[in-house]
Amino acid sequence: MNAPDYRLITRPEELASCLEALWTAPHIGLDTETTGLDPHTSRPRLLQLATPNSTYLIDLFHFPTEALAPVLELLASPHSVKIAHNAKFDAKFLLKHLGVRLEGVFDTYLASQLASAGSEIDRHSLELVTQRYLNIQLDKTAQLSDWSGELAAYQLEYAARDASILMPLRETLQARLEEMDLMVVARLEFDCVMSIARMELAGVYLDVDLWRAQVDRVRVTHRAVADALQQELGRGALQMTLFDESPQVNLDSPQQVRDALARIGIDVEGTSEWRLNKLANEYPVIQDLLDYRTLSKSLSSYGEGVLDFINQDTQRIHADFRQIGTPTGRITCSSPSLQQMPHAVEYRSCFRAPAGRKLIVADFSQIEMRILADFSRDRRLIEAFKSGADLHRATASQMLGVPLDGVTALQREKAKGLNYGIVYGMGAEGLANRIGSSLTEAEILIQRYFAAYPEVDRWLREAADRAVNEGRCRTASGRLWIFQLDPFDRQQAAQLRRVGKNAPIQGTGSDIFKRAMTLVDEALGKYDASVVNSIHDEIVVECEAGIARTTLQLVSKAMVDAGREFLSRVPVVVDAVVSDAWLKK
DNA sequence: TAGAATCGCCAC
DNA sequence: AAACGTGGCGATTCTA
Repeated sequence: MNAPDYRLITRPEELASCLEALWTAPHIGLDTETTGLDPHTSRPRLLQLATPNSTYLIDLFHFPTEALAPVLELLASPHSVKIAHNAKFDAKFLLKHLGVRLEGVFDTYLASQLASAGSEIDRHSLELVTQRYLNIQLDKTAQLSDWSGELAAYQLEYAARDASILMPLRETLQARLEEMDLMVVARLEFDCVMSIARMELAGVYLDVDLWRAQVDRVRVTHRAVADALQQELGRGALQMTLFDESPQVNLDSPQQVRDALARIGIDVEGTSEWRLNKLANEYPVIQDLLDYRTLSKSLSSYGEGVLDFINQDTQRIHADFRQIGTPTGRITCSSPSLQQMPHAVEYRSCFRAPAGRKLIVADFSQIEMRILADFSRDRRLIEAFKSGADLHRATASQMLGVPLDGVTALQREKAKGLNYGIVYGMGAEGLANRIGSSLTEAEILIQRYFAAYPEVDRWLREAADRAVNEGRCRTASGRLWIFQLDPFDRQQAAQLRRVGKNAPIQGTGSDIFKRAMTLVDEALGKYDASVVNSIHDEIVVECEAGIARTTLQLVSKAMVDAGREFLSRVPVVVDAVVSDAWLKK
């Protein structure tokens, strides 16, 4: 493609004329070139702003931040739409180095993901999206060039083209989103970008000494259990020659473990957890193996390795959050995955508030069950939430026809298993495994459950039917998932029915959560407080200790407001605490 | 031998 | 052999 018309801006007096053009443009293509990928250790070099007529390349190395004030005013104004591809990246550099919150985002990366409607095949780099929607091949070879020195013509042309291509790309993508009825969810996603950029930039604090101590404790236990296991498994081994050590089983190899178990007379078809769980009571060696696995997992995934993610500049962990991480719209997290830290207090307590600060840990109470109640309009389930009673107790009471205070602990546990399983499309067998009952008992429990909540039964059946008949589903915001499963294949049809029940609920949970992230971030704007982690239905905020109570109130209110935008038939409840660590005290 | 595939397990 | 949905990720095993 032809290089766009561009102007390199290096002097303050040149800014004035380009600003005039920029303020009259309703849509502005925005891109930055930086000296590296990490906003804490790298600097933004170029800010590219594209209008239909011309693209302005502002050489940031030539401007002190004060001189950029008129440009920053434009970026912070909702007056124009700022089109960016993966705006989170640019937003972090602009916030960190120029102190400006990007306003009016249209993100072509997120737009492309939404238009793919859950396809796992489509990729969404600028190069591929441009090819897919404009049939234009971009040359990205300059992307990783050195942006810290004198800029060559080819670099400037590349920088200008990346920004200017965003203009036609937005037009095409917006038309596509409108066709597909996806503009409401697109707005929800675009509004959320800044909150995630701020969260990543803030990072989360991890107490290194506490973490090391925890890892050391696990290592000692791990070693002891491994030794015991080798003893137990070794009993079946043939005696080796005098010079050989007795053969060690690789305890991390399911294959070798299975063979070793066979030698001591325990035949298993596989060594996955659910199989071993069934045998754990019968054979102590199996219980040891399960313990060993848990400890191994802890050491490998939650060991010293996590400390490598601490940024040397900030001494905090800045994980990577993917805003649309799953087809249901959930955010996912990697490097490291802060969403999968073990729930055990020993681990969670290492994520602390630094001196003089506090954490606010806030999560939606039973959000998916509330969504199910709202969608199905089930009178009794709605009533259970309105009464404010414990949901699992209320469910057991409804199922068994006993008063609330007559529900035993065991009955409550079974009702809990049902409440959690039902939104995943669980069957009788799955429930039996989960609550440790017989298949017959599980079947009866499910019957009673649906007798207690008949509209839930009906809604779930209809949702499953819709998934099979239409091959797609939508969430409350209109987020679309087109299933890639074949309804004429027995297994895939069964999976389709399960996903069809779960996806609208899980996806609406994502909608509510993202709205909450946006509102929380906006509410905290003028305080010394910032979101530092988000886990599907939970938001962790770090703030100055003196404003902890205020912050808790702001966070709770923002989350409840977000829920109420989507749910009108059930109350929305947020549980929140002020804490020194990542614990729901 | 590097990268893909698989197993297994952590979270919500 | 599967089972209850969505992921990330480490270790082992397979494969080009």
